Amino acid sequence: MRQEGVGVDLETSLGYLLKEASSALRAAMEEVLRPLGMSVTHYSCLELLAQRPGLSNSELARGAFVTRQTMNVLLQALERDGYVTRPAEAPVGKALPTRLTPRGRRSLEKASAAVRSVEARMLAGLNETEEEDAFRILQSMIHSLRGDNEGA
Amino acid sequence: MRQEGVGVDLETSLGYLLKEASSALRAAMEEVLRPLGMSVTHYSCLELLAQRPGLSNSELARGAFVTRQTMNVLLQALERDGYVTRPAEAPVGKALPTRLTPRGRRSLEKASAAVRSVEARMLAGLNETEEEDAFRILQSMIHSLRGDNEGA
DNA sequence: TGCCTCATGTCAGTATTCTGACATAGGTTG
DNA sequence: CAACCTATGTCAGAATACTGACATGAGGCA
Repeated sequence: MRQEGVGVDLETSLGYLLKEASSALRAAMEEVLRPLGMSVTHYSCLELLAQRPGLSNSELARGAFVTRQTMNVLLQALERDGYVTRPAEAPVGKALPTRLTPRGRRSLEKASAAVRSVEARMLAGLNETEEEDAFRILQSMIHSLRGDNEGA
Repeated sequence: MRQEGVGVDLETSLGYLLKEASSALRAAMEEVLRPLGMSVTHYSCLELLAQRPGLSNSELARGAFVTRQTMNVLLQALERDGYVTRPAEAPVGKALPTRLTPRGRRSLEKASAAVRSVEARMLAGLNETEEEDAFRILQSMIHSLRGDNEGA
């Protein structure tokens, strides 16, 4: 009923704001991907493969921020439906290099365009300097959170 | 096996970076909350209630970025375990104002401290100006994504 | 060479979240 | 007043992601 515009302290938390922004981005992506019958993870996998052909299941999982088990389930479905291919035998080790099929590439095209338009909308209110600031600041946050701060 | 430092284009995408940062934050939060037997959504719910007592199930859901069905499941568990209380009858409409119990408040204390330390670590590499920039930029992104851009 | 550690792919079970649906309360509008 | 419309709480089922576990291949090291 109420719109709750009070805002106590969560409104000043950058962590909360980060979660809010990420949630808004995900919702916007789902909205444009749904008509294409594609989920966000589904799209992420295809986009990763387009830009870095031959990624293994585990590498795809890390790139899409899911576990390798989750990515494995998705890859099996994508393989079954003819969007990607994996060799039956690993050329080295156990890692199976995955590649997009023409069908996968075609399917990605529309999705990629839709997602890029979402990203463009997200950045609509920012100038170049702000985009650069955002890039640098987000990278710093990631760095700090992961504990890569041993240099001095 | 490989560390994949090449980076093609995803490395320049602010959307991808936002997801990466949010994922890192969530992972860091899970890491410190796990020893306390608390999930991120669990913590979010308690923190919301501490700062805005009397929020309804639907309001909590919006604040924690989940559906009201998901929050309902969580609230029933929290109520069963004595962390929150809800009146049996709605004072007005159907909304049931939820409040923390002393036990819930006590449980939140440690979790809140842990999460605040994570947030502090996240911001360690940033100065005040950068924090303000981040705040303003993230709010702009949220605003644009939600389509609140009808003013001129 | 043998052993140890790590990363990978995969299977199975569990947990979490979501979508769909329904009934009810309150405000709005004719 | 009556007919809507919106918001809410809740139940049920489906989708999604995760944890646990196991076997295998590669590289390091004694």
